[in-house]
Parts: sequence; C-alpha cells; structure tokens
Amino acid sequence: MVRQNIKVAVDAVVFGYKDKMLNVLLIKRSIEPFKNSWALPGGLVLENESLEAAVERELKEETNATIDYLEQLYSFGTPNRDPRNRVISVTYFALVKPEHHTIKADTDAKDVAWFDIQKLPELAFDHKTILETAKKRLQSKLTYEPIGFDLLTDKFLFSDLEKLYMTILEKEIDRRNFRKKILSFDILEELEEKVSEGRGRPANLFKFNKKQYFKLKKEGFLFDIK
Amino acid sequence: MVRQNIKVAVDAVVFGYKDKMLNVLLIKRSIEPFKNSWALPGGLVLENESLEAAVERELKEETNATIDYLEQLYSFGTPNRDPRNRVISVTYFALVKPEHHTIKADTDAKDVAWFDIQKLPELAFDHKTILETAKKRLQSKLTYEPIGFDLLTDKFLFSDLEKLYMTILEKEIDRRNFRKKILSFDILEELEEKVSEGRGRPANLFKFNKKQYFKLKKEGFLFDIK
DNA sequence: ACAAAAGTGTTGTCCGTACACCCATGT
DNA sequence: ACATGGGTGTACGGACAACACTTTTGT
Repeated sequence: MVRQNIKVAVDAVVFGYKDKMLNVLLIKRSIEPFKNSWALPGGLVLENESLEAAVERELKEETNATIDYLEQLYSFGTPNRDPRNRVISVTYFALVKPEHHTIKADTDAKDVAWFDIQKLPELAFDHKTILETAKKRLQSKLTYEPIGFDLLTDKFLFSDLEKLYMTILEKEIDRRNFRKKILSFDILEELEEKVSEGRGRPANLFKFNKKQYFKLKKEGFLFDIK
Repeated sequence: MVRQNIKVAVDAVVFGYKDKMLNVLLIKRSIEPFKNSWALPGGLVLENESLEAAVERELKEETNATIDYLEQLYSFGTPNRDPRNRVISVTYFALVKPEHHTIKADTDAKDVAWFDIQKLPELAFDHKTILETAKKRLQSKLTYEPIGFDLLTDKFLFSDLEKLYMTILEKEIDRRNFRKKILSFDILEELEEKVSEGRGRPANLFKFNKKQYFKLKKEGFLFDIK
C-alpha cells in the first residue's frame, strides 16, 4: 500500500438567524498558522470517530453550540490549503435555532463569536471559499426543503419566516403570495397564542409540524418556494 | 497535533448510456479484501495530488476511460468501511459519452466492465451505498442541468434524448411535450443530416450547443425538465 | 399496402404573480 | 386619531398536461 500521510479534518459552517441578520459562528485561532485570524470551527477527526461525530465534538468543544440541523457540504482537498501538512477537510453545514445561540468563549482562551454574514472578517485558510459554498447551499436548499424552521424559534410569527426568506435569498417577497403558498402546504400549525410586538396588530404564532411534513413528503409532496 | 492515521481515497461512479440502458463502470478486485468482488474504480490519493487529479489518474490506470463530466459526490467516512485501515473516501460522479465507452482489461489482470444498473453484482465495501447515492444525484441533476448530453454522442436523435430521460428517470414522458420543452430552451442545434434507423421515417440529428447554454445561463435561464 | 418511427398543434386547467384595502393594537 | 404592523381576495396570463393524426421511409 502506498505511503500516505494526509490528515483528515472536519470544519463546520454554522448559521444562525437573529434580528433580520444571517450570522455565522467563527472562532479566533489561538495558534499558528493564522494565529488571531477568525476561522470556521473544526479540527482533526479522531481515529475511531465518524465524520459527523467529529463535527459534533469539535462544535461542542470549541463553541458549545447546540446544533439543530447538520448535513455534509463538500470536501476540500487542494494540496496546499494548510501550510503545515496536507489536510483534507470534510465540511459540514449546520443550522442553529435562536434558543441555542448562546456560546462560550472557552477555556482555550479562543474567542467565539457570531458574525453578520454581511460583515465578515478575513478568514484563515480557504475558509472564505467554504463559507461561500455553504451560503449558496443554504440559499438553494431553503427553496426546496423546509430548513428555514431550523433557524427560527419553535413558535414564530409569519412575518419572521417571511423576513428570513427575504434576508437569506436577498430579494423581496410578496407577503400575501408567500403566506398563501406556505399555508397551502399544510405543514404549519396555527397556535391560539398571539404576540404583540409593542406596536401594530398582534400576530398569530405558528409552529412547524415536522411529523406532518414527513408524512406528506412520503406521499410525494415537494416543498418548493420560488 | 493529534496522532492520526487515516487514509484518504477517491472512488468514482462512472455512468454510461447505451442501448437504452444506464451502465456503471466496475472493476474486479484482484486482491484482498473482497478479492474477486466487483468494486468502484478508485484508490488512495497521492501526497501531492488534488482530489480531482487522483480520480482522473485512477480512472485512467484502472479503466482507461475518458471522462466527459466529473463532479464531487459525497465523502464516506464510517470508521469500519474498510476492514484494513480507517479510510475516508471522497467519491466522484462521472459521465462518459458512448464514443468513450471503450475500456481496457488492464495489465494488473483486473477485469473492467460495464454493468447495466438493473443487473448489478454484489459490490465490495460500502460501494452499493455510494452507487445509490450517485444514482439519485444523476436523477435529480438530470432535471435541472443539461448533463444528459454527456451521456449521448455529439450528434443524437431526439428520440435518443427522450429515451435517455425515460430510462434514467424511470418514467414515461410525453414525446410531444418533451420535444416542445427542450426546443423552447434554444440550446439545441438542428443539423441537416438525417439518419435512417433501418425502419421508420428517418430522423433529424441534433447537437447540444454548449456555448449557447452557458450564455443563456449567465442571463438567468434555468434548465428545468419535470 | 403495411409496419415502424418521426413529426406536429390545440385546448383546458392550474399555478404564479401582481396588486390594495381593512383590522387590531399602542401611544 | 394616528402610526404600525397583521391579515386577506381577485383577476390575469403563462406554463404544463393531455391528447391523435399525418408523414416518410423500408420491406
């Protein structure tokens, strides 16, 4: 067998949504290379650990974040992406609900922070590319799978959902048509509770009915938002 | 840095289309484990080689195939997928036109062959899973990108394209609507040449106009076949 | 003349889009 | 009473789906 000394890492692009902003979770590197640069959370995979387990462990260790959605994104393997060794990074794409946004600046004295995707700092390695890939994935996936709900609180206002779509897809959406479309899917539960945001007419709260979604999906229903 | 001894491999699912059948390129393993089983072409990545270069090299070495389309599929990294070592496999998805179907049974005395996807043998490792992932990708991608043309000869009959869609998507398609839809995209060139298949009315040959497609795509056009 | 595949047009239905006014509340 | 955001209905047009007969060739 060929001698090979390539390291395998995982990195995660973790998205959060708050105050009408799409945010990404970054950590400040405490060691060289790229010391003091911001980077995606991640690290080397352990010998007997699945890739998913590695991502979850690293996220826990480095950020203490609780993940609501996780899927593999892409593997980056250009020979010189890490100046030290040859490292292949299997990257993941994660979503976090607002109730899980609390993070730690942990014991390793690494800083951890949420950044508005519109105001990103310079990133270490090829993490900018990874992040852009993830953003595209988020945008396209939002239109054909109900992953937006993993960026909202369990109970949410229709206007929140609508703003989330506008923010992430970076375009205007007609309020009436959007509501009609989503409601026609029959995957939301309208709660009795109303919420007053201080001014304006109080709004109804909704909940995503996951069970119902999976049932409909099995029957051939396709979630699809233009 | 953590000690880590994980190997990185690439494997490719190579699809071809001939005689109304979707075929996959497999090699017969000449060594243990899974000696004499059929497997996807692939192998370990070399120290200073990009992932894509590794796939291309392995395909050349093992099958001598000429690839018309290549994209990364998914990375498989379950700890015990290879009984010898921990191996992460970054898998690729490839398409080959009929004019490039000729392959070699090479010097290593490995057999190489095309298999109808409906009549697959047992596969080594987790290659069955990989193949199923690739098939799904092919099916979905066929509907939103013009990759079907990378499975046909440069000049083809409309009926070939239609049969290809029916074969891969495993469903009936209305001839008239399909033709109207595809022609409306304005990405095909109708040639003067006609071909007689022996019986029936001779048909016109068509060519995919790649340049035109990319131009339209840049202008916001979306290829889309239900 | 018959068999086989190619080529073509119309109609109805459904879905997407555009668009504006009233409602419930807080100040 | 005014400002703010929430909630709703209609009409038009374009795209998709369903559908059958004629044409050109080989035998």
